[in-house]
Amino acid sequence: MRLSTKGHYGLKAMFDLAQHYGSEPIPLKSVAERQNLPEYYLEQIAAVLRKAGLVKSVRGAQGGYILARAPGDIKVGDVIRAMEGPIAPVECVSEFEPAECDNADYCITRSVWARVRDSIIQVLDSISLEDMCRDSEKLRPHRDKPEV
Amino acid sequence: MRLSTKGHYGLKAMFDLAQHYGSEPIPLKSVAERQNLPEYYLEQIAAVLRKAGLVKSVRGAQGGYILARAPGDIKVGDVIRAMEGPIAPVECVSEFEPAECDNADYCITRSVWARVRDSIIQVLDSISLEDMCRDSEKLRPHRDKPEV
DNA sequence: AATAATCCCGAGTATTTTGGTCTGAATTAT
DNA sequence: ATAATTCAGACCAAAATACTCGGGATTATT
Repeated sequence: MRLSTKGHYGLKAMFDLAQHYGSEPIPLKSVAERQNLPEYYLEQIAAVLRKAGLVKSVRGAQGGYILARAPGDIKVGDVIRAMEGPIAPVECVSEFEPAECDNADYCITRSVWARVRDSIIQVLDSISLEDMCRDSEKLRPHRDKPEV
Repeated sequence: MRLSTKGHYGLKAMFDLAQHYGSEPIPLKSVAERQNLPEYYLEQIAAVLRKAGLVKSVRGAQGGYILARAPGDIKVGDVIRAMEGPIAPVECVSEFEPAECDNADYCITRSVWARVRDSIIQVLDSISLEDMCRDSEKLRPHRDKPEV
């Protein structure tokens, strides 16, 4: 019942970009440093996010990544689906393309997993990156200057 | 975000035993056949369930397994925890022994995963094997016996 | 024009996990 | 004695995981 690091790191990266939304492109290197993620690995993750249309890239010096949409328009579920595929505790209740199952109609364990899936989806799709940024502001200890 | 087959098969096996609760011990072979599970693999799964105190075994001919408690006293969450370990989408929000995290207090992604974890736990711990048996009765197509 | 900072692509890889199978021993009803 | 079981543990192939790395393409800056 574990998320892979792709989903884990992917969300951290997206959260980082959300916190910088509106400014210049953010290079992966700085994302990796702030979020404490392996830089080279993050490149792969960014590629997935870009192909999913969640971020845009700017190549060359002073380049980097920016969110493709406003933080309020990107849900945690979007990020996780991009990184991990359809949400499904077991294949036979996958959101999309549920695997065939001999006796799906009468399989009770299946209905249990469907309930788990729905409850996960409900949480993931109810939280936007903007929500996360807002919560972050509340939690962050007060300081004189914004940390860099 | 997937369950391994251990959890998946484990729940199927427990459900099967719940449906036979009160009768003689059920040999794994018949569980494997009814639930369409690999028999040898099921042996391993049964060993875990036994060590977790969820089933009791009877050795020898006419032996097999029986639930260690009434179906109403065993929650899906008990089975999944036995088979998959503590429920945790990411380690740092594990139910038990949460992994240390540098900035746990201010990590927002962490709080997202905590919410996911709680929602999963809520579902898993609200469904007992008895509930599953009851639902199964409702779903099962009518046969020669009158409905209950 | 040169340089450096970036993204981009794909290969390589070590380790772990997964999902089993199989052998053989111990136990017990028949 | 036999057959049906659980039980313990070794063994294994394939896939997934979590990366690293090399080198090319692009672009701002100098």
